[in-house]
This record gives sequence, C-alpha cells and structure tokens, in this order.
Amino acid sequence: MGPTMPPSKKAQSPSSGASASQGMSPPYRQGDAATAASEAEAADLSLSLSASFSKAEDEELTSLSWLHESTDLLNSFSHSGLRSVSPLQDPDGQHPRSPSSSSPSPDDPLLGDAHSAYDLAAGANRKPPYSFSCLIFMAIEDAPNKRLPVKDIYGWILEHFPYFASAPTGWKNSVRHNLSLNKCFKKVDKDRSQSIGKGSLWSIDPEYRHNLIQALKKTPYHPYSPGLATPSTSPPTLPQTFHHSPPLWSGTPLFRKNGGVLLQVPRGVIQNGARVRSQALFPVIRPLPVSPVGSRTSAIRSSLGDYLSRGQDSPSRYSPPPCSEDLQDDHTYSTAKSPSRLCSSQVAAPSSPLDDDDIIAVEIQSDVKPEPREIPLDSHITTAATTTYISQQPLRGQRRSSGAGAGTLAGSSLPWTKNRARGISDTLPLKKRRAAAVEKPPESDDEEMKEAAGSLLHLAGVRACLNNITNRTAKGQKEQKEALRN
DNA sequence: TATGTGTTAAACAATG
DNA sequence: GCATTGTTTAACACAT
Repeated sequence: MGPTMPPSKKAQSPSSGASASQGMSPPYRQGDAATAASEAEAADLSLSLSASFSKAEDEELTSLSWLHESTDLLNSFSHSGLRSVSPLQDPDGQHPRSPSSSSPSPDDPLLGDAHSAYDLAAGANRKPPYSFSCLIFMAIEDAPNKRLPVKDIYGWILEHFPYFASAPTGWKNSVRHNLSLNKCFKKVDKDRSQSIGKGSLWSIDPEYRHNLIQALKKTPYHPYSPGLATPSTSPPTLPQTFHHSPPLWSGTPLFRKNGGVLLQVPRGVIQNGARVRSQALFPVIRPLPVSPVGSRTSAIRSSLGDYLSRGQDSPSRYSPPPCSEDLQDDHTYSTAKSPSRLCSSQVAAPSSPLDDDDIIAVEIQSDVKPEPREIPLDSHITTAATTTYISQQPLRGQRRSSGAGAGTLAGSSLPWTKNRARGISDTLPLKKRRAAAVEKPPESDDEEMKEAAGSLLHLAGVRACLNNITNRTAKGQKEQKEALRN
C-alpha cells in the first residue's frame, strides 16, 4: 500500500534536500571571537580560493582533489567564525530543541561557541537533509573497518541524528531498503570469527563510492554569513560532509580516538585560511565566471561561486551545479566516469603571522586511476530502487512512468541506463547479481577506497586542524590583549 | 508534462 | 515462536 504522505511530512523528507534549502533562513551566526578576523586575512583566503579555482581551471582536477581543495578552503570558512547551517536544520530554519549527541567540547573558547551554535541548530526533532544512502554511507565510512551491520548503521544514525530516536521506526525500514536496493552498498561475507549476530556486514561498493561522494557533494548545505547582505535561501552546492562536520564527524569514534585530529596535515598549504573569520571575506572573493571548463572546475565555480557571491539576491532555489559539458557528469552520483589524474594540490595562502606551528598544510594526492568504467553514472547509480525497477520490474516501470519514463530507460534509449550499465548477469534476480558481484574480485578498489577514505578522514582532519588553529589563534589574541592591558 | 530520485509503508522470506 | 534482517513491491512527493 502506498501511503499518502501528508505534504508537511514530505517537506521534511531527507530527499527534499533542495526543497529543504529553499526556506532556509540564515540561522548561522558568528562566533563571539569572530572579531579577531582581519580583512587582510580575508583577502588572503580569497586569494587562496582564487588560486584554487585557477588551478582547477588549468588542470582537470580529480573529483576528490578538487573537493579537497575547495573544501579545505571552505572548511576554513565554516570553522573560522562563519557559521553554517546545521544539516539537521529544519528547512524553515528553526532551531531544533536539543543538540546532537556529539557535542563539542565546551572548553573550546572559540569553537565551543561555534559548536554551540551548531548544536543549537542540530536537533532531535529535525530530519536531516541527507538521503538515507548518504547516511548509510557516512555510517559505514565512519566505521573502522568500513563495514557495519545494519544494527550499527542504525546506531550510527541515531547517534549522529537524534531525530531518528524519536522518529517512527519506518526509517529503519528505509535504511534496509536502501541497503538492499542501492548498489552502492554491498554485503560483506561475514567472517566466521566475527559474531555480529544476525545479518551481514554492509560496506560501500568501491565501484560506487565516488557516486556516493558525489551524492554527498550535492547535498545542499548552507554556509551563510550574517555579514552578507542578502543571504540567499539557496544553499551552495557543496559536500555536506565537509561543512557540517561538527556533530557528524568530530563526534565520530575515529575523530575522538585521535583527539580530534585524524590526519597528519603537512605544513605549508592552507595556512591562515582557518584564521579568517571576517565577514568581509566574501566581498573580497570574486565570483567565479561561468565558462565551459572541466566538470570539477565548474562544480567548484558553481558551488563556491554561488556561495561566495551570495551577497546578491540569488535564485531562491538550490540548483545543482552545471558541472560539465558532459551532462552525464552532472548527475547526482556521477563521478565514476570522470577521469582521474594525479593531482597533488596545494593551496598556499600568503604569509601568515602565525608561527610555523600554526600553519596548517593540507596536501592531497590522488593517484592516477584509469577509468575503466564505462558506466555512466548516474543511472546505474541511481538509487537501486530505480535500477531494480527497470531491470526487474517492467510492470513497475510502466506504473512509475506511466509512459516513457522507465520504459525508456528499460529500452535503453538513454546510453547510461541499465542496459548499458548492466551486464548479462543483470538479467538475474538482484540477489543473484549481488552474489555474483561479491564473488567478483575487486578491481583497484584498494586505491579507490584509500582515496575515498582519505578524503573523508582528511575532511575531519582538516577540520580538527582548523579547530586547533582557531583555538590557538583565539588564545593568542586573548593573551595579546591581556598583555597589552598589562 | 514527463521523467528521475528518494522516501515510506508493507508484505514476506530468511535467519539467528 | 519471535525478533531481526533482507528483499521486493507499491505509491507517493518533489525536483528537474
């Protein structure tokens, strides 16, 4: 039976990320210590961003590398006094009642405040604007072994999104539904030595990992600055993972395990970006021109450009970035097809008054990975529901499309549809296809997994470093003030 | 309007 | 037998 969900309920649906962003008011606020920022620093960061963009234009950055670059810088925004809207923020911008379970340390002079703001925005009664696939992805990605039983996935979601604690249990069904249908997730044969009880371990299919990252990337988030004249209701398109980290990633076991630092961040790359917390930041940054450049560059431009040029009235709706000339690359999960290249990117900000110890460096390297996959993303990555429907349920297709929709897909009018993406085995029942897939030896998954994992860890690490630096900067400034007083 | 994506609910089988 | 897990179907909302 298909439930008729009340519109109000649907409006809060995680799937309605875009819609959720529409009514988003700018609930962020600046930290109390934000006054420490100087416009010169803002300019520095602006230059860094510009350098990043230029670099991206010059070379087609890999999806992850451009993510690294852009998100590094954006992290420095969000962690430098510019508050971003919680992913748990209700579309209406209201603050939920209770903070998330992963609260920031209260002794954090700067970020304690920031996190407070964040946690105020995070709520137990607000459905996070993440699709279940993203939630599952994050949960699994957060697991030490990158695999979790369903139960632990539940737990992770509950831990990080208290909303679900009081939500109807249907979400668990949705989680299972996603696990079953979404090709991005695959069961791992249980190790006999492991006794996890009933069920299997679930992991991310490296083959589709990029797609999930893309999905995350396209999840709207809402970094605003109160200093911006007219905060748009449209969120920039950015990897959610990278901005909302406070409750999500900083609270993860991995994160805590390392005292808030997951990565060794080399010096010399992003230097003082983290210290910038000036509202004047944005006016300094030039909006990025829109030109047919590579998808990554376009994505950066689209997201960051929107983000940075937010001072003006912008379209009220979030729209996915016009990523590339290749429309196939524009799809939600599409990354698999994009060629990856060796990329060691560095974004160096101008001189910093900080000591060397205060200089963060982030160096990202992604290995060259030939792109053997000719599966155009999106379609096969679409939610498994769609693919399954198409591949297995022609009747369903008829129903869903009431015409050309799934029928067209099933008929492979579109090059990236199942017929192309799927092999012969796709004619088999899903269960058997999955079994076959499990048997299939991984192809260069290791590197990909490392890259993806590194990406996520990197984000958390960068955040931690930025946090540290922010703290230290704040402390230093405080000490300086006191010294001046004396 | 057509189509794609994602959510929710439900039924049911398999499993511990 | 029961609870949980996994799969599948169905219907729907929303975005493009």
